[in-house]
Amino acid sequence: MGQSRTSGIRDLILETAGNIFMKFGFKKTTMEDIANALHRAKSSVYYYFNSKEEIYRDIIKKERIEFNNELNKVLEKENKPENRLKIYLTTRLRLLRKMMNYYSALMDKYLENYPFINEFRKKYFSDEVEGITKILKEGAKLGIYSINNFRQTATQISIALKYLEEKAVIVDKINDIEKDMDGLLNLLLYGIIKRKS
Amino acid sequence: MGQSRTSGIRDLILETAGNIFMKFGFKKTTMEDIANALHRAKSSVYYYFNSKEEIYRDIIKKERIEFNNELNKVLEKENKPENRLKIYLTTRLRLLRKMMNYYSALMDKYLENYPFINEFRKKYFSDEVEGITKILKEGAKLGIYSINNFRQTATQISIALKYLEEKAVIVDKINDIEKDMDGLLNLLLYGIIKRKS
DNA sequence: GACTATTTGAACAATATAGTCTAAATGTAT
DNA sequence: ATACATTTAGACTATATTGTTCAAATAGTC
Repeated sequence: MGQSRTSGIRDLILETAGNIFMKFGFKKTTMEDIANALHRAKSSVYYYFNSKEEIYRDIIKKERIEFNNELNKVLEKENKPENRLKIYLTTRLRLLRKMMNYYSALMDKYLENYPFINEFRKKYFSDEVEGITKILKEGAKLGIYSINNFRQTATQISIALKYLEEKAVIVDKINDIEKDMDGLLNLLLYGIIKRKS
Repeated sequence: MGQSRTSGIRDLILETAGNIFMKFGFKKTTMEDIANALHRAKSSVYYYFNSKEEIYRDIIKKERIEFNNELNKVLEKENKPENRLKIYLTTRLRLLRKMMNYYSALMDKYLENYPFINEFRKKYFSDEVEGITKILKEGAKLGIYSINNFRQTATQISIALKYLEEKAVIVDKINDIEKDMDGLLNLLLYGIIKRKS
């Protein structure tokens, strides 16, 4: 197989498939759909990828990487610590919204049964805790946040984010989650930030 | 079966299923999807409808009726003949856009194989020609349109609309169609209306 | 309770799907 | 042209999904 040299096509497949997964979710998207959208035969897709799952994995991986880049770029620009957590969370929630589209497609609670998706969610958990911890520490140094145990707080925030992500996969009413997300954002920020007393 | 008395549930099913069809198209929408959204078992849906196709038919039927009502209401209000055709076409194109969602869902060229959908499109053709003919005649009486054969022109307009509808089902790029629709609207209007000379 | 209207889970045949295989087409280098 | 590598379309199969049915369970009414 020559997947590595002519990787332009690989990327094209990922991008095309990404759009379809985004619209229909993992289950409803068929290899035929992907191939059709590429104006190619199914077997051609299999020349570059071993399975539908692999395509899906790679898309999410790519999405995460792009998200990280974006996040770092945004965070570099903004160095007022009191804004950094807010920016982190806002950006992170934007990713969540995007991911929700991949995961759910309205009612894919079927997805609970695809273990590889859950693995994904776990994998990035510790990275996330690290990132948030760092931000919290910076802020605390400047007396903005009132936190005792940084890692613990970071873990809690991360858990909250994960909880929302889980919920997004299972629950069918998107609106509820959007509300939850905004609520969480406020709660985290104004529950943590020192009140001007 | 008691479908007629408690028809509230029937309507609820139609509405719920309508949203799902709208998002996923006929083929990708499963009875399980519909049932889940209703928080009922699949077999419960069959108490009210005999098949998935029947649900789909009824939704489109309902949509057409609602469209007609809307159209009439709008046309009643507006009685300047020079605006009536424009209003008709604009409203009609809005329906088309909506219908496109039901039909297509990105790549359901599968739908070509479902003959009942084409029957539908035929059925409303003559009604449409009638409606447009009437509007054209009114306008001509007042010297706004330069038309020789009303029914023929009406038929042509109707064919153009149908053509777009067909195209919408087959073609995968929605944007192209939108452009076509706007183009058609202008062409029809300014090709027919007498130029102020 | 008796009777009717709904709802349901389980079962099943028909269909659709992921993934494989092959042979042909296309490119590419000599 | 010849030889070789990449790319593709289409047929095929084992498996999973899905539309539909039905008998039994449940809720609702008299």
